[in-house]
Amino acid sequence: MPELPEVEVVRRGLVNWVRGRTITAVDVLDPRSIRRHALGAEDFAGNLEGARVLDVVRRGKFLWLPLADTPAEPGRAAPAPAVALMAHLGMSGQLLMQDAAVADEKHLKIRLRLSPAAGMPEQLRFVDQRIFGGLFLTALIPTLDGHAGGLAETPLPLIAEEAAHIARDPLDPHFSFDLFFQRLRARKTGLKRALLDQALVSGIGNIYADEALWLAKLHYARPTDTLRRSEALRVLDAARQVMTDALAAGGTSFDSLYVNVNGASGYFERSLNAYGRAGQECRRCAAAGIVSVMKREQFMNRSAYTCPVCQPRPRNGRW
DNA sequence: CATTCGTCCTGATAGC
DNA sequence: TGCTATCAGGACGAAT
Repeated sequence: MPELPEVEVVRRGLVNWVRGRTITAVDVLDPRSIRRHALGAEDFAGNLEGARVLDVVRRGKFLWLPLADTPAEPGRAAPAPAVALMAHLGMSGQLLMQDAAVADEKHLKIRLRLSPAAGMPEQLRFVDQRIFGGLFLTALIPTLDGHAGGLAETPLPLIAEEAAHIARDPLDPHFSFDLFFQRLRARKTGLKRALLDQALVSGIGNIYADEALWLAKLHYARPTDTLRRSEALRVLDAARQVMTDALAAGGTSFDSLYVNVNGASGYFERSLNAYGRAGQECRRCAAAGIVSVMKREQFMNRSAYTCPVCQPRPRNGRW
């Protein structure tokens, strides 16, 4: 279940292996993994073969590789990239660097062969058990505000068209809290729904939403149009905190040959304070000498974990 | 227009 | 043992 920190771990790992290399061949082993590429597998492969990878860029949970269709020419400025290979990991997607000798993974969906590079694996593989993720090609278009479209080694004021509709994420230096708060207040919905809405703030999934709400001592159903500025700032800072902590913990294996979403990064269950802790004590309450048991509720066809004491459900006219 | 809901998927696990 | 039911959830298009 990769959320922003896991995708960023992949980005940082991947960029060292693929930047500057040319895609020499593409195998689409399961067309369902490119279903967002409307023109089909032949078009997908045909456009990728011969393209050079310029960078790896991320906004929220979207990751893309800007491409150049010409070889690098010494002494000449590279033209601005116009197309990118987009990746979304969905629920179970992985991007793995592998040597050709390594047997295909059980759920290998797409294989990219790369131009040889000393000491580097030849293949970039997309492995995805549940097929919620996928790869596809997308145009790169200018950002509205002229700032970088996402986090990159060489930031450009371009955004993958298919990611242009999502908001900046809380770790983006150009994220605007004022804009976020203004749009949050204008909504007629609950706080967790809003946090999960990638068009309002990107990168937050079910796990970090619960963690951020717990840290901020706010209930998931709190009506967004009643939030004070200080409360909105609290939950946003909490989201930054939990994601930064996860990133720091997941960043220890960047030098591994194996860029593995679920293995090399992933969640650190011992550090989770809310998600998956139904029936266990609330750590914050316990530290204060209060007995409180974390509970799980059905929410949006998934789960919401809260402490009934320090995250009380809002009641009409009183919060 | 804004918001919410149903759908896509597979494998681990629980229950009979 | 072997079957079926349930659950997990990101993002998008349909429905409200």
